[in-house]
Amino acid sequence: MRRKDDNKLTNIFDATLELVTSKGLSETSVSKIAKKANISSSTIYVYFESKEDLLIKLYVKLKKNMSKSIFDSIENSSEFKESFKILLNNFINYIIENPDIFLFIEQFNNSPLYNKIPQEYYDDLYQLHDSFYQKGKEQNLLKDVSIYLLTVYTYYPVVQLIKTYFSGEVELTDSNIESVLQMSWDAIKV
Amino acid sequence: MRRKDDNKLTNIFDATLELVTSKGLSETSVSKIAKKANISSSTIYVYFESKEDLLIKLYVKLKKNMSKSIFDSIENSSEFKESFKILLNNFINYIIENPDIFLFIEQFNNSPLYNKIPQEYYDDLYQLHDSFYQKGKEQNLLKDVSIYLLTVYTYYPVVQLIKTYFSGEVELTDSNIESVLQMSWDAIKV
Amino acid sequence: MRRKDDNKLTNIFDATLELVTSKGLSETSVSKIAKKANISSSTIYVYFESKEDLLIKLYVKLKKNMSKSIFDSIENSSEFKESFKILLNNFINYIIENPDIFLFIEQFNNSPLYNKIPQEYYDDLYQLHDSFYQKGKEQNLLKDVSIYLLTVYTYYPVVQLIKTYFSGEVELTDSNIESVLQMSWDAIKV
Amino acid sequence: MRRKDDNKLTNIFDATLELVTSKGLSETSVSKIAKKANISSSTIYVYFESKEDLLIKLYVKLKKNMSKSIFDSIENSSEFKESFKILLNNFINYIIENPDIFLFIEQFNNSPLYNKIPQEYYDDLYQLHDSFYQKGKEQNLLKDVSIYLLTVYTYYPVVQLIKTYFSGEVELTDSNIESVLQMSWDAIKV
DNA sequence: CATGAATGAGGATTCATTCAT
DNA sequence: CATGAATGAATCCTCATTCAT
Repeated sequence: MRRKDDNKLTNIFDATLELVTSKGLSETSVSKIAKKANISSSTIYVYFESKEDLLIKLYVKLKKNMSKSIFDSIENSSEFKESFKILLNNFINYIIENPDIFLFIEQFNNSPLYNKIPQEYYDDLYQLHDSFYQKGKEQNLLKDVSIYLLTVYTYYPVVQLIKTYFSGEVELTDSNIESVLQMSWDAIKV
Repeated sequence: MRRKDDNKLTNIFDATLELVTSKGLSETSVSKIAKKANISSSTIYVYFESKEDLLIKLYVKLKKNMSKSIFDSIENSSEFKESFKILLNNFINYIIENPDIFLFIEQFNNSPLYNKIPQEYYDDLYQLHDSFYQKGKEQNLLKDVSIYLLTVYTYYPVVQLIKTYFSGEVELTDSNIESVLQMSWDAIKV
Repeated sequence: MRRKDDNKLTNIFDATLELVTSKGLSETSVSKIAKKANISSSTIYVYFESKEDLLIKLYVKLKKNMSKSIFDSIENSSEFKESFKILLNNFINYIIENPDIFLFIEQFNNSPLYNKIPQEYYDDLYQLHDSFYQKGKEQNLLKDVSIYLLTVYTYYPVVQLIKTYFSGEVELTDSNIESVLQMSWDAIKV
Repeated sequence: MRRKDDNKLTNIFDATLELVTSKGLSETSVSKIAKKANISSSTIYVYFESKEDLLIKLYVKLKKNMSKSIFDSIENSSEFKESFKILLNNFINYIIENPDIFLFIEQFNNSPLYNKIPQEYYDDLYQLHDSFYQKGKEQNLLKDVSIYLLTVYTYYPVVQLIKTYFSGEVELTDSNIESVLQMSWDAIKV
């Protein structure tokens, strides 16, 4: 791959992330992305089939990176409960340190785009999570419900809390975080 | 003067609800609403100051109705845990029986409009919930966390589950629902 | 005439004058006038055939009043040159004391409306001026040019000066005014 | 990329000029301009930032051309009074030969747009005039008033006369013109 | 690979006016 | 006399995308 092209792609992604975060998904147009990336809007169509394609690819890339980063320090040998709390803590920290990425993902999740992600990307998105919870179930530590339900109680309350935190309506104290970790665990544990 | 057509307002609300549900909030334009309601788009501005005003008023109306309906059968005398499960069950049933309303509210919650709701509507939106959880806290049945956090663990996982159910990716069995009621209670109870 | 109706008409005129002055002629809509006058916009059509009709009638009324006021203190017996300077001075003072009226008239003069004034109003607008200059010509004090040309050199430079003064780009000192009186007189005198 | 069609810009300017002249500034919409220029209205936004931008650029271009043309034959060596009369005569001739340009400029001057001209254009608009009158003042031929006042008495009466001529209410004879030249000179000379 | 030019479709909103009461 | 309701036409402008170079 040539260096120059690499930069252009990166610029497009960066500009998109910045715009969606600052102006919102619906205010992010191709021409605004192009202007921020210092390229012609038609150049975007050299790299992506459509605006939708661009947004989906950015989403998948960001979520994949996030998953890898969060699961990175989880060791197979540790106790599951411990791992769970570390995982959720990693998630919280990642979000707080990368608010742009979080806000982009959230906007995407709640847009019609979410249902247009091609199946081929599913593994990238869910595999790490699935196998983690599978392990917990095999050890009979988790309620006998679908993995999906377990992830729902793990992530969504946290996501909501932090969204509210970002909008300034709630504080995010250590005690808050500790509560959340406990509440999520209480929800899913046997 | 011409007599006001009571149906017209209803038609506008209905058309809006239908469009947001089927096409999405960002694809819902004033002219599409007007066309579906069989009126001129300028007529909408007789009833509402702006598109934003229309959407907010519809949201508040729907959410108020939903709250009333959900809390209707909750009796003060019952045991709190029992009331909680009935409440959550009512919520689930209401959503399932009124998918349009649910989908509209969800889209609205996750749009920039949510932060533009005038304060004067806050009571309509939050009062019933707040006083319910307050009662549970006074009986020392709930974790010592903010009411906000309690509602987050009550509603958001359910909301997420049902959204996934509507998108066809998950089934919604009685056992599923029973699990959810239990998980939410486990999350918030002392 | 009923008192109440009188007020309504006055309110419409006042609101129109205020709006044209503050927002400009093109930003003055019937509905804005109605709102400012605290009436329904359809009520305006009880008093006037159209927006155009309203504006023209207001214009004629204002200009007639101005003419009367300016010529009021001119005495037939005085020397013409003296009368001329008093007249021009009256004009300047009237404008400065009634900037709204002046700005309205100027906007009207420079709009397509000006050419739509029905002939029947011409007398109201020009008669006093015409007969004044006629007198000067009869005394052989003025250049042998059309009365129209005389009025042009009398009023328009003054109008321009004061418009620029209102826009803040120029000061309006006594010496300035004295210069203008002299320059206008030099232009038209034999 | 497609090659830029030089004619397109010209077409837009021509269409705008024609419309403002025939229908008036306030009746000149972007879509009408586009239709007359045989392009899509969105194409106009390829060449100009906004309607305002288009009108200002056209105005500056026309006025610059006019200034150049009028001052073209003025020689530094001639007597000032002679130059002045030639200049004013050139102005009159230019206007009569280019009524569209004159009417456009007049409408623009009397619209809110006039106050929105960016400072960077000021030199293009005023420099030639300013330095001309400066010369006259240095020779002590002109009244001791601001240059602004001198230009007011030079141009505005002429402008007014010709506007009335165009509207058909007055004739424009050689003797008329000769009178105007004299009256303007009498107004500004010492 | 890269891009400036070009566009039809559509966006929210305001307009002057008419209508029925 | 007075008016609230209703509207079709029009406003400026942005959109995602395509085209020819």
